[in-house]
Amino acid sequence: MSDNDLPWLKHTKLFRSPIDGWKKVFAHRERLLYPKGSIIIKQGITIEKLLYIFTGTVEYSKVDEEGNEVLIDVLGANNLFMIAPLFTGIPPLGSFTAVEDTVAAAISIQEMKSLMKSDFTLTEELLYDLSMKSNNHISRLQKHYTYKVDHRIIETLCALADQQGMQLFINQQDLAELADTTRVTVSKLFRDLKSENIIRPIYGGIIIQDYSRLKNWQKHI
DNA sequence: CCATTAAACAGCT
DNA sequence: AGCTGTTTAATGG
Repeated sequence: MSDNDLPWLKHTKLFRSPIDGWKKVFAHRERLLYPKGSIIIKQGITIEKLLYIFTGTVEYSKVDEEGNEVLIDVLGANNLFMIAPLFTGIPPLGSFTAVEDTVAAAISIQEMKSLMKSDFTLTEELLYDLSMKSNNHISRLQKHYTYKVDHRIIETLCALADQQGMQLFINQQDLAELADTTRVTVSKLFRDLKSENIIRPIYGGIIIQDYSRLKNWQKHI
């Protein structure tokens, strides 16, 4: 697989949980390098290790019934992944792919469990992280299958704003990919939102002027 | 009617 | 020069 097979690359990474305890656990582990474009775990494979990302970016995506690739999550530095499949023994919904050169480390399920027994902070962190990720993944997939496109874009904007504040440095291309649509559609929606002074688009970013009206925005008022 | 794709174009860095 | 935002036209659900 060449680099050209992965053209979109620069997704914004959502939701970073505090996992300082785990960061220490992994600090001195053997570093594993996953080159850009490599598949870390394929859809449907049973999971045996918990992985932690030092640097790089990993995309979690699944192939749906029609053969389209659906992006579930984008994970950056200081992220754990494969938590749920490790606990349940159920293979992950999708595949994990390194979209940049990624440095990671892994520990076995046995070690994970004994660490959690001896240090409740680790249990707490993992529980929090798992909850955030599950919610995020479910809402993403649900959005993809049921929400209308304007709603998906606005929900994505609000999620970003919750995380990063009212000045977002994300271009329309990346926002469109996060919301599973195109930059043409984003541009059209922005024209309406702009005319009502709900948002102010800037080059390569968006300023949200009225969060509550954005959240409740409906077409044709 | 609505969203996507493709293409062309202008504006920005 | 490459990236970004906007518009238009064609296509298909």
